[in-house]
Amino acid sequence: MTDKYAAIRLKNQLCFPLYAVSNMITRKYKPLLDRLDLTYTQYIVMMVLWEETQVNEKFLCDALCLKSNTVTPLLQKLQEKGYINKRKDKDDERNLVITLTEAGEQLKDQALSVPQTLSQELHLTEEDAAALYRILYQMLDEDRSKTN
Amino acid sequence: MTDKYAAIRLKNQLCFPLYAVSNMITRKYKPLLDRLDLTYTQYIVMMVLWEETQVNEKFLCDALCLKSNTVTPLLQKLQEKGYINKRKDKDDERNLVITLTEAGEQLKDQALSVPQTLSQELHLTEEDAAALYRILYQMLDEDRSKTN
DNA sequence: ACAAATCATATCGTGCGCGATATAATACAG
DNA sequence: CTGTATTATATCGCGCACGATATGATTTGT
Repeated sequence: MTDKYAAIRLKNQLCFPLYAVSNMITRKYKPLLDRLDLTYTQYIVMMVLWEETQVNEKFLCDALCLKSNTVTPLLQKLQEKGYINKRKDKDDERNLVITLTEAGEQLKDQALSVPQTLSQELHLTEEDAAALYRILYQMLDEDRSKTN
Repeated sequence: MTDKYAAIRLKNQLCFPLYAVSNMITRKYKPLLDRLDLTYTQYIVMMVLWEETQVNEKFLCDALCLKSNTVTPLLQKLQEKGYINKRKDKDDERNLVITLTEAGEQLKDQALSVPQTLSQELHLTEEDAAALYRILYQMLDEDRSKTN
Protein backbone atom coordinates (compact mmCIF):
# COMPACT_ATOMS: atom_id res chain seq x y z
CA MET A 1 0.00 0.00 0.00
CA THR A 2 1.16 3.51 -0.69
CA ASP A 3 1.88 6.04 2.03
CA LYS A 4 -1.01 8.41 2.60
CA TYR A 5 1.52 11.12 3.40
CA ALA A 6 3.85 10.55 0.44
CA ALA A 7 2.85 13.91 -1.07
CA ILE A 8 4.24 15.90 1.85
CA ARG A 9 7.53 14.07 2.18
CA LEU A 10 10.37 16.54 1.66
CA LYS A 11 12.07 14.19 -0.79
CA ASN A 12 8.99 14.18 -3.00
CA GLN A 13 8.89 17.94 -3.38
CA LEU A 14 10.01 19.71 -6.52
CA CYS A 15 9.83 23.16 -4.95
CA PHE A 16 12.23 22.45 -2.13
CA PRO A 17 15.29 21.73 -4.30
CA LEU A 18 14.43 24.80 -6.35
CA TYR A 19 14.42 26.87 -3.20
CA ALA A 20 17.59 25.27 -1.84
CA VAL A 21 19.52 25.58 -5.09
CA SER A 22 18.50 29.21 -5.42
CA ASN A 23 19.87 29.91 -1.94
CA MET A 24 23.00 27.93 -2.77
CA ILE A 25 23.65 29.96 -5.89
CA THR A 26 23.27 33.26 -4.07
CA ARG A 27 25.87 32.01 -1.60
CA LYS A 28 28.22 31.05 -4.42
CA TYR A 29 27.89 34.47 -6.02
CA LYS A 30 28.71 36.35 -2.86
CA PRO A 31 32.52 36.16 -2.87
CA LEU A 32 32.60 37.02 -6.57
CA LEU A 33 30.25 39.99 -6.23
CA ASP A 34 31.88 41.30 -3.06
CA ARG A 35 34.73 42.46 -5.28
CA LEU A 36 32.26 44.59 -7.26
CA ASP A 37 30.54 45.84 -4.11
CA LEU A 38 27.26 44.30 -5.32
CA THR A 39 24.77 41.89 -3.84
CA TYR A 40 23.21 39.31 -6.15
CA THR A 41 20.02 41.32 -6.55
CA GLN A 42 21.96 44.51 -7.21
CA TYR A 43 23.99 42.57 -9.78
CA ILE A 44 20.94 41.53 -11.82
CA VAL A 45 19.71 45.14 -11.78
CA MET A 46 23.09 46.18 -13.16
CA MET A 47 22.84 43.46 -15.80
CA VAL A 48 19.66 45.03 -17.13
CA LEU A 49 21.30 48.44 -17.17
CA TRP A 50 24.36 47.13 -19.00
CA GLU A 51 22.00 46.15 -21.82
CA GLU A 52 19.51 49.02 -21.84
CA THR A 53 20.81 52.55 -21.92
CA GLN A 54 17.83 53.85 -20.00
CA VAL A 55 14.93 52.20 -18.18
CA ASN A 56 12.25 53.06 -15.66
CA GLU A 57 11.52 51.17 -12.47
CA LYS A 58 8.61 49.25 -13.92
CA PHE A 59 10.83 47.87 -16.67
CA LEU A 60 13.24 46.59 -14.02
CA CYS A 61 10.43 45.07 -11.98
CA ASP A 62 9.11 43.21 -15.02
CA ALA A 63 12.53 42.10 -16.21
CA LEU A 64 13.53 40.76 -12.79
CA CYS A 65 10.12 39.51 -11.61
CA LEU A 66 10.30 41.73 -8.55
CA LYS A 67 7.92 44.27 -7.01
CA SER A 68 8.48 47.98 -6.55
CA ASN A 69 8.85 47.50 -2.81
CA THR A 70 11.96 45.44 -3.52
CA VAL A 71 13.34 47.52 -6.38
CA THR A 72 12.87 51.01 -4.95
CA PRO A 73 15.33 50.43 -2.07
CA LEU A 74 17.73 48.62 -4.43
CA LEU A 75 17.91 51.68 -6.65
CA GLN A 76 18.50 53.81 -3.58
CA LYS A 77 21.46 51.62 -2.66
CA LEU A 78 22.91 51.58 -6.17
CA GLN A 79 22.64 55.35 -6.32
CA GLU A 80 24.43 55.69 -2.97
CA LYS A 81 27.20 53.45 -4.32
CA GLY A 82 27.51 55.77 -7.30
CA TYR A 83 26.61 53.19 -9.96
CA ILE A 84 23.35 54.71 -11.24
CA ASN A 85 21.54 58.02 -11.74
CA LYS A 86 17.85 58.53 -11.09
CA ARG A 87 15.69 61.40 -12.26
CA LYS A 88 12.04 62.05 -13.09
CA ASP A 89 10.88 61.73 -16.68
CA LYS A 90 9.89 65.21 -17.90
CA ASP A 91 7.33 63.74 -20.28
CA ASP A 92 5.61 61.68 -17.60
CA GLU A 93 6.50 62.64 -14.07
CA ARG A 94 5.38 59.28 -12.77
CA ASN A 95 8.33 57.57 -14.46
CA LEU A 96 11.89 57.35 -13.31
CA VAL A 97 14.72 57.62 -15.80
CA ILE A 98 17.43 55.29 -14.58
CA THR A 99 20.87 55.40 -16.21
CA LEU A 100 24.38 54.20 -15.45
CA THR A 101 27.08 56.46 -14.08
CA GLU A 102 30.58 56.19 -15.48
CA ALA A 103 31.49 53.97 -12.51
CA GLY A 104 28.49 51.76 -13.23
CA GLU A 105 29.47 51.47 -16.86
CA GLN A 106 33.04 50.52 -15.95
CA LEU A 107 31.81 47.76 -13.66
CA LYS A 108 30.60 45.91 -16.74
CA ASP A 109 34.09 44.77 -17.71
CA GLN A 110 34.90 43.67 -14.19
CA ALA A 111 31.72 41.61 -14.16
CA LEU A 112 32.63 39.63 -17.27
CA SER A 113 34.44 36.89 -15.35
CA VAL A 114 31.63 36.35 -12.84
CA PRO A 115 29.24 34.13 -14.85
CA GLN A 116 32.10 32.03 -16.15
CA THR A 117 33.53 31.41 -12.68
CA LEU A 118 30.11 30.56 -11.37
CA SER A 119 29.12 28.20 -14.14
CA GLN A 120 32.32 26.25 -13.54
CA GLU A 121 31.26 25.73 -9.95
CA LEU A 122 27.94 24.25 -10.97
CA HIS A 123 29.37 21.27 -12.90
CA LEU A 124 26.39 20.90 -15.19
CA THR A 125 26.55 19.18 -18.54
CA GLU A 126 25.55 21.29 -21.52
CA GLU A 127 22.42 19.20 -21.88
CA ASP A 128 21.36 19.62 -18.26
CA ALA A 129 22.03 23.35 -18.33
CA ALA A 130 19.96 23.69 -21.49
CA ALA A 131 17.12 21.58 -20.09
CA LEU A 132 17.13 23.53 -16.85
CA TYR A 133 17.09 26.82 -18.73
CA ARG A 134 14.21 25.76 -20.95
CA ILE A 135 12.05 24.39 -18.14
CA LEU A 136 12.62 27.34 -15.80
CA TYR A 137 11.82 29.92 -18.46
CA GLN A 138 8.75 27.96 -19.41
CA MET A 139 7.61 28.21 -15.78
CA LEU A 140 8.41 31.91 -15.63
CA ASP A 141 6.66 32.71 -18.89
CA GLU A 142 3.62 30.69 -17.87
CA ASP A 143 3.36 32.76 -14.73
CA ARG A 144 4.06 36.09 -16.43
CA SER A 145 1.26 35.52 -18.93
CA LYS A 146 -1.18 34.99 -16.08
CA THR A 147 -0.07 37.77 -13.75
CA ASN A 148 0.14 40.50 -16.40
CA MET B 1 31.51 38.57 -34.54
CA THR B 2 30.16 37.52 -31.15
CA ASP B 3 29.23 40.03 -28.46
CA LYS B 4 32.03 40.51 -25.96
CA TYR B 5 29.37 40.98 -23.30
CA ALA B 6 27.16 38.01 -24.19
CA ALA B 7 28.11 36.28 -20.93
CA ILE B 8 26.57 38.99 -18.76
CA ARG B 9 23.32 39.37 -20.66
CA LEU B 10 20.42 38.56 -18.36
CA LYS B 11 18.89 36.23 -20.94
CA ASN B 12 22.04 34.14 -21.03
CA GLN B 13 22.02 33.46 -17.30
CA LEU B 14 20.97 30.17 -15.82
CA CYS B 15 20.97 31.46 -12.26
CA PHE B 16 18.50 34.25 -12.83
CA PRO B 17 15.54 32.04 -13.83
CA LEU B 18 16.38 29.79 -10.90
CA TYR B 19 16.20 32.77 -8.58
CA ALA B 20 13.03 34.13 -10.20
CA VAL B 21 11.21 30.79 -10.20
CA SER B 22 12.13 30.21 -6.58
CA ASN B 23 10.60 33.59 -5.65
CA MET B 24 7.59 32.82 -7.81
CA ILE B 25 6.98 29.53 -6.05
CA THR B 26 7.17 31.09 -2.61
CA ARG B 27 4.53 33.58 -3.75
CA LYS B 28 2.32 30.76 -5.01
CA TYR B 29 2.60 28.90 -1.72
CA LYS B 30 1.62 31.89 0.37
CA PRO B 31 -2.18 31.77 0.06
CA LEU B 32 -2.17 28.00 0.63
CA LEU B 33 0.06 28.20 3.68
CA ASP B 34 -1.71 31.19 5.19
CA ARG B 35 -4.51 28.79 6.05
CA LEU B 36 -2.06 26.73 8.11
CA ASP B 37 -0.49 29.84 9.66
CA LEU B 38 2.87 28.84 8.16
CA THR B 39 5.40 30.60 5.97
CA TYR B 40 7.13 28.55 3.29
CA THR B 41 10.26 28.09 5.37
CA GLN B 42 8.23 27.12 8.41
CA TYR B 43 6.37 24.65 6.20
CA ILE B 44 9.52 22.81 5.12
CA VAL B 45 10.62 22.61 8.75
CA MET B 46 7.26 21.04 9.56
CA MET B 47 7.71 18.62 6.66
CA VAL B 48 10.88 17.28 8.23
CA LEU B 49 9.12 16.92 11.56
CA TRP B 50 6.18 15.10 10.01
CA GLU B 51 8.67 12.44 8.89
CA GLU B 52 11.07 12.27 11.83
CA THR B 53 9.65 11.87 15.29
CA GLN B 54 12.51 13.79 16.85
CA VAL B 55 15.39 15.83 15.44
CA ASN B 56 17.97 18.36 16.58
CA GLU B 57 18.63 21.71 14.97
CA LYS B 58 21.64 20.51 13.03
CA PHE B 59 19.58 17.80 11.38
CA LEU B 60 17.12 20.46 10.23
CA CYS B 61 19.90 22.71 8.97
CA ASP B 62 21.39 19.88 6.93
CA ALA B 63 18.05 18.67 5.62
CA LEU B 64 16.98 22.14 4.51
CA CYS B 65 20.39 23.54 3.50
CA LEU B 66 20.03 26.40 5.95
CA LYS B 67 22.25 27.80 8.69
CA SER B 68 21.57 27.95 12.39
CA ASN B 69 21.08 31.73 12.19
CA THR B 70 18.07 31.05 9.98
CA VAL B 71 16.73 28.01 11.78
CA THR B 72 17.03 29.17 15.38
CA PRO B 73 14.49 32.00 14.95
CA LEU B 74 12.24 29.71 12.87
CA LEU B 75 12.04 27.26 15.73
CA GLN B 76 11.28 30.11 18.08
CA LYS B 77 8.35 31.11 15.85
CA LEU B 78 7.03 27.57 15.49
CA GLN B 79 7.20 27.13 19.24
CA GLU B 80 5.27 30.37 19.78
CA LYS B 81 2.64 29.10 17.35
CA GLY B 82 2.34 25.95 19.42
CA TYR B 83 3.44 23.53 16.68
CA ILE B 84 6.68 22.27 18.20
CA ASN B 85 8.39 21.55 21.51
CA LYS B 86 12.05 22.29 22.21
CA ARG B 87 14.18 20.97 25.01
CA LYS B 88 17.82 20.20 25.73
CA ASP B 89 19.09 16.68 25.18
CA LYS B 90 20.03 15.21 28.58
CA ASP B 91 22.71 13.00 27.00
CA ASP B 92 24.39 15.88 25.22
CA GLU B 93 23.40 19.31 26.43
CA ARG B 94 24.57 20.90 23.17
CA ASN B 95 21.70 19.28 21.29
CA LEU B 96 18.10 20.34 21.06
CA VAL B 97 15.36 17.76 21.03
CA ILE B 98 12.68 19.08 18.73
CA THR B 99 9.30 17.34 18.58
CA LEU B 100 5.81 18.07 17.34
CA THR B 101 3.01 19.16 19.60
CA GLU B 102 -0.45 17.69 19.11
CA ALA B 103 -1.39 20.79 17.07
CA GLY B 104 1.70 20.35 14.93
CA GLU B 105 0.86 16.72 14.33
CA GLN B 106 -2.69 17.58 13.34
CA LEU B 107 -1.47 20.12 10.80
CA LYS B 108 -0.10 17.22 8.76
CA ASP B 109 -3.51 16.25 7.44
CA GLN B 110 -4.42 19.82 6.57
CA ALA B 111 -1.16 20.11 4.63
CA LEU B 112 -1.91 17.14 2.41
CA SER B 113 -3.68 19.20 -0.25
CA VAL B 114 -0.95 21.83 -0.48
CA PRO B 115 1.57 20.09 -2.77
CA GLN B 116 -1.17 18.86 -5.06
CA THR B 117 -2.69 22.32 -5.47
CA LEU B 118 0.69 23.82 -6.10
CA SER B 119 1.87 21.26 -8.62
CA GLN B 120 -1.28 21.89 -10.62
CA GLU B 121 -0.35 25.56 -10.84
CA LEU B 122 3.05 24.77 -12.27
CA HIS B 123 1.78 23.04 -15.45
CA LEU B 124 4.87 20.88 -15.88
CA THR B 125 4.87 17.68 -17.87
CA GLU B 126 5.90 14.57 -15.96
CA GLU B 127 9.12 14.48 -17.97
CA ASP B 128 10.04 18.08 -17.24
CA ALA B 129 9.24 17.71 -13.56
CA ALA B 130 11.41 14.58 -13.38
CA ALA B 131 14.27 16.26 -15.27
CA LEU B 132 14.08 19.32 -13.07
CA TYR B 133 14.09 17.20 -9.93
CA ARG B 134 17.07 15.17 -11.07
CA ILE B 135 19.18 18.15 -12.13
CA LEU B 136 18.43 20.22 -9.04
CA TYR B 137 19.24 17.40 -6.63
CA GLN B 138 22.41 16.71 -8.56
CA MET B 139 23.41 20.35 -7.98
CA LEU B 140 22.47 20.18 -4.30
CA ASP B 141 24.30 16.92 -3.69
CA GLU B 142 27.38 18.19 -5.52
CA ASP B 143 27.45 21.17 -3.20
CA ARG B 144 26.71 19.20 -0.06
CA SER B 145 29.59 16.84 -0.70
CA LYS B 146 31.96 19.80 -0.95
CA THR B 147 30.69 21.86 1.98
CA ASN B 148 30.50 19.01 4.50
C1' DA C 1 43.82 15.31 33.54
C1' DC C 2 43.59 19.22 31.08
C1' DA C 3 44.39 22.53 27.28
C1' DA C 4 42.98 22.88 22.58
C1' DA C 5 39.90 21.74 19.14
C1' DT C 6 35.39 20.74 17.76
C1' DC C 7 30.61 20.86 18.17
C1' DA C 8 25.50 22.59 18.51
C1' DT C 9 23.07 26.45 19.23
C1' DA C 10 22.34 31.38 19.63
C1' DT C 11 22.97 36.48 18.69
C1' DC C 12 23.78 40.53 15.78
C1' DG C 13 23.45 43.42 11.80
C1' DT C 14 22.49 43.76 6.79
C1' DG C 15 19.78 43.16 2.66
C1' DC C 16 16.31 41.36 0.42
C1' DG C 17 11.15 40.04 -1.05
C1' DC C 18 6.74 40.42 -0.07
C1' DG C 19 1.51 42.07 0.79
C1' DA C 20 -0.79 45.99 1.96
C1' DT C 21 -1.14 50.54 1.35
C1' DA C 22 -0.18 55.54 0.15
C1' DT C 23 0.65 59.27 -3.09
C1' DA C 24 1.06 61.84 -7.02
C1' DA C 25 0.61 62.03 -12.07
C1' DT C 26 -1.82 60.83 -16.14
C1' DA C 27 -5.67 58.75 -18.80
C1' DC C 28 -10.28 58.11 -19.58
C1' DA C 29 -15.43 58.34 -19.46
C1' DG C 30 -19.74 60.75 -19.37
C1' DC D 1 -14.42 69.54 -18.26
C1' DT D 2 -14.57 67.06 -14.30
C1' DG D 3 -14.78 63.09 -11.49
C1' DT D 4 -13.11 58.24 -11.60
C1' DA D 5 -9.80 54.84 -12.80
C1' DT D 6 -5.30 53.60 -13.76
C1' DT D 7 -0.47 54.08 -13.54
C1' DA D 8 4.45 54.45 -11.54
C1' DT D 9 6.80 54.93 -7.57
C1' DA D 10 7.34 54.91 -2.62
C1' DT D 11 6.58 53.55 2.38
C1' DC D 12 5.72 50.29 6.15
C1' DG D 13 6.20 46.09 8.73
C1' DC D 14 7.36 41.27 8.72
C1' DG D 15 10.13 37.14 7.96
C1' DC D 16 13.71 35.11 6.10
C1' DA D 17 18.99 34.00 4.76
C1' DC D 18 23.27 35.15 5.40
C1' DG D 19 28.42 36.01 7.30
C1' DA D 20 30.58 36.89 11.39
C1' DT D 21 30.82 35.91 15.87
C1' DA D 22 29.77 34.31 20.74
C1' DT D 23 28.80 30.76 24.20
C1' DG D 24 28.74 26.68 26.46
C1' DA D 25 29.18 21.52 26.09
C1' DT D 26 31.82 17.64 24.58
C1' DT D 27 35.79 15.44 22.45
C1' DT D 28 40.51 14.85 21.48
C1' DG D 29 45.50 14.87 21.89
C1' DT D 30 49.27 14.36 24.80
